[in-house]
Amino acid sequence: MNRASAPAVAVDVALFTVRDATLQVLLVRARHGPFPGWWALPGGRVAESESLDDAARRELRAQTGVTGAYLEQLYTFGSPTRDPRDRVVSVAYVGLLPAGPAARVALGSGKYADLAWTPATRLPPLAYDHRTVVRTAVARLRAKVQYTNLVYTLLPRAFTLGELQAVYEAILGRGLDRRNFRKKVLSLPLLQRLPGTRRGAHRPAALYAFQRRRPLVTEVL
Amino acid sequence: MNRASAPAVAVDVALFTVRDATLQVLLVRARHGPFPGWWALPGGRVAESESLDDAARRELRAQTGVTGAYLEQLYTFGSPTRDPRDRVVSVAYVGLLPAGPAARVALGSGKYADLAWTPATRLPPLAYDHRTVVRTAVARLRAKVQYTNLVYTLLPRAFTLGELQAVYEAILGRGLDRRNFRKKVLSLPLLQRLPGTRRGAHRPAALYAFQRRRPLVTEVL
DNA sequence: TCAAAAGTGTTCCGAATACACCCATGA
DNA sequence: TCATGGGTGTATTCGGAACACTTTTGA
Repeated sequence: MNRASAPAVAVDVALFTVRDATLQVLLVRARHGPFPGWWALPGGRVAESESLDDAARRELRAQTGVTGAYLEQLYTFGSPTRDPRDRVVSVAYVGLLPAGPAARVALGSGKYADLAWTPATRLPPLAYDHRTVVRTAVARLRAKVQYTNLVYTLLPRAFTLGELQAVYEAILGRGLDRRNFRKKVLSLPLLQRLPGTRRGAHRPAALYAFQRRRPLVTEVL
Repeated sequence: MNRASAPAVAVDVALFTVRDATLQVLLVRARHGPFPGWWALPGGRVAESESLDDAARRELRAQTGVTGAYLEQLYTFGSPTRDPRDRVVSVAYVGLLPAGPAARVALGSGKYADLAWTPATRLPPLAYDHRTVVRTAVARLRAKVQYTNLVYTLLPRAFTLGELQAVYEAILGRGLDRRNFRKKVLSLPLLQRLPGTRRGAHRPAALYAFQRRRPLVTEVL
């Protein structure tokens, strides 16, 4: 036990992406600290002169190489026993990233080693209270995609309605009726049709983009 | 400027009640600190061995005498400049209290002096970023009363439908149709009829109680 | 020609809204 | 008797849910 006279402040980031029709979190393997070798969320101490958002962004980049993710503060975890050594209050963040090249992250350069995208519902044992953090983050995400345009953070600029629906289904954990889904999203002032089509193994699909790639509280789904 | 080498952790509580058909926040007048004489939210530093919830409860009691309020973590404010002297990260809480005797609070015993219930939309200048905290708290409250049974925290054990509606109207800031309101709340498994009636200046009103006085996510309004 | 995803409309049901009159009481 | 809040029902509208078949392409 090595307690300071007051709690320290840290940030942790639960960074999600949707790949293979599955909601996945980015985990890092801890090198040092009270849980060496365990999987954990990227995160670390907040410096004296930076904001919490800046700290989250900096730690995410330092440990995973990820930049440009959408970040949103989630909840602050402050149980006196969540870190078995020191008293650390952790401000948790939800991060969202499209499954494209940005999600094929660089290797860590901080005190963590390996990285892994892991299905958010099939977590290995995690350090600290990070299992709770991930579960809280998933709950927030599920709630929030239903009344905001937040999914734009998980998709590339151009996408098909099938891809959009797959993202919703992965987050909500249930299938959606395709006709109702299309009717709904096309009835909202959310998307714009793009000129081309995506030609895959089968019938080409129309391409869409979000009208605005920034947080909005519209009614969705 | 007197910065520690790492941010300190504090809690602040925006405690609400509904009185006179108005949503009101409890403010305390700061005695010391960087804003002497300004109105502020009750709050203070988190001790080494207590949880954040415990700290919020303790500070609220120490500065206002209030006990037994419902408390819920709101958001963590961590701008490096929010306290002009020290770097303090503040975990803000929403508190809710019925307008009864519990809201006629004792005088403060900490570093704050006078107390005042103030309409949440007519705030005086507040210390730190407490204006933002109150606005964020009101937004959360407005959203959350619509899909939870949270209003039970603002009402005594027994109440009339008129009183219940008045609480909703004060929080939402708009009038509700009485017939539709009654139809809705009575259609949900939310309330139970109590035997007596409330006899006031006019026709006696039926008394109701919440079926469960604990947080639930029902659909409401 | 076949497998696989894209694309498209209608019906039904439940909830939300709008809306007006009588009732019981104390002053 | 009157002022005040309590109590009640119906018609309309809107959105959500259920549901099946045809089209286009590459393999």
